[in-house]
Amino acid sequence: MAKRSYGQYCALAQALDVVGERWTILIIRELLIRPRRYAELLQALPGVGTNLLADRIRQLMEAGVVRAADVHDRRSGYELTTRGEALREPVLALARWGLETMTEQARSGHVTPGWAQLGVEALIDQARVPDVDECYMMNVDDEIFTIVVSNGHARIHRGPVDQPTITISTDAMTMIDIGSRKLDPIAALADQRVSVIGRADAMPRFLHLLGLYGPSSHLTNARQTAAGQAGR
Amino acid sequence: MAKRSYGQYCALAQALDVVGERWTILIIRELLIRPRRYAELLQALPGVGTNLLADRIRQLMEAGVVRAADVHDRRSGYELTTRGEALREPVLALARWGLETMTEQARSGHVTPGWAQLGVEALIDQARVPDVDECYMMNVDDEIFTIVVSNGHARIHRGPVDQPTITISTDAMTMIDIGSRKLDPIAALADQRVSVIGRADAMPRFLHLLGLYGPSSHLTNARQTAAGQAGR
DNA sequence: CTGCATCCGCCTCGATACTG
DNA sequence: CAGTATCGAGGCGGATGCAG
Repeated sequence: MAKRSYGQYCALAQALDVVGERWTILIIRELLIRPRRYAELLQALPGVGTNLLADRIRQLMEAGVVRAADVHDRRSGYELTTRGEALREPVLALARWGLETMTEQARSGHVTPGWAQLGVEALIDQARVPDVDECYMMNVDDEIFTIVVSNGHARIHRGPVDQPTITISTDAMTMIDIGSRKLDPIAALADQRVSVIGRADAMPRFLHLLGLYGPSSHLTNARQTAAGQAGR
Repeated sequence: MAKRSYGQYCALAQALDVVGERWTILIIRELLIRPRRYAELLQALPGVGTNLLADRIRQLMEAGVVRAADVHDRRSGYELTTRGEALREPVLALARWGLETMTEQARSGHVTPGWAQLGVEALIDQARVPDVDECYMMNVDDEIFTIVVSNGHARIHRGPVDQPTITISTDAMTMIDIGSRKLDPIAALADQRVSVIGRADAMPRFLHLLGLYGPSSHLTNARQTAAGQAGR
């Protein structure tokens, strides 16, 4: 029962003593997407084993990374603490690295819309934010999240907005195919694997924000072309 | 022998399939510091087990993260590939998170100068780079590395420079104490745990670069106070 | 029915011994 | 020096049981 430790006075080893064991970071991934109940975590993590999940949650709570919280009505659930939320950057950085590792055979694995959302979030490049205020609503397998661009900064949040500049609908696997550069977004549109509603000129800006389109940054400087419109 | 996999079509899970097993990220940490020979890795990772180390190295080579290389004279050794070097950001992000987790009792663990170097690198904040070109040479337990500030950008590299603005000498544990904010750098100077040679006015700029000093950013704007000096 | 705890087979881990 | 071979202990994964 004594927790295994690397026994090193090193920031990285200390971090791994907390989140380095099997399944732990994937539990945190799920809670980075949204708070969850125990059964939801079990479902999102096929193969985890009920005892192991309970153990991990307990360790994360003791480490101050996760706390109990009300999810849905008044059932028991879990959410990240401030300290756990601080893992978003490290986790997104790892996911960004992993996007380049996605093998073709991995496509036979499990997929959820939340993972596509996290992949999009990992791709957002604050150095490529367009000079217009607008927002891109995404409907991935009927789970909705939105990227809001305002004042030169891009943010992502769950749920819809009233007046999205464009609404992009697709499925999780397609979105991950695109994010991992195995599928060209324009080809995906042509194949009807992705549909877009709204101002068509926002699409290249959206793709450029994710680093998926445009060798140069000339699209981001088209400040005048689409100014003063809906956006939230 | 079949590698265990999470079986998820998710960038994070894919990354963890490659670097998520026990010891793997710590091996990468060592290679991020510098190329190593097999025996050096064994020594830097107490408790790893020779077979496991060989297994992990083999897996990392198959994944294209590590390759064999000449280290020192003409002995066999290992270094990161370009793909492995791309793990620097995720690993530093995790270390940055871990710096806040360092417990007092962790100080009984093993320490090496390389880990202190990585801690310093994790703390470097490109938004706090001073407006002067200078460089800070660090001597940690007789291992030397240097932070070079030029053109508004800070870089770190192993080894000395000819004309450091300041030279900071200390031991690894003290440096990690400071980086994890358990020890005030000024107090460490007073206690002789750290010694500084060179232009004393560079010290607050150095500490501010690491986010260890100064509540505001007024030090970074002191462009005139220390312009046009050595610093290579 | 959800949220776990218990039990069990297996595989990974970690230590030691051994070989090219 | 750079690993391979071996083996006990324990973490992991799956099935089942039970309490709120």
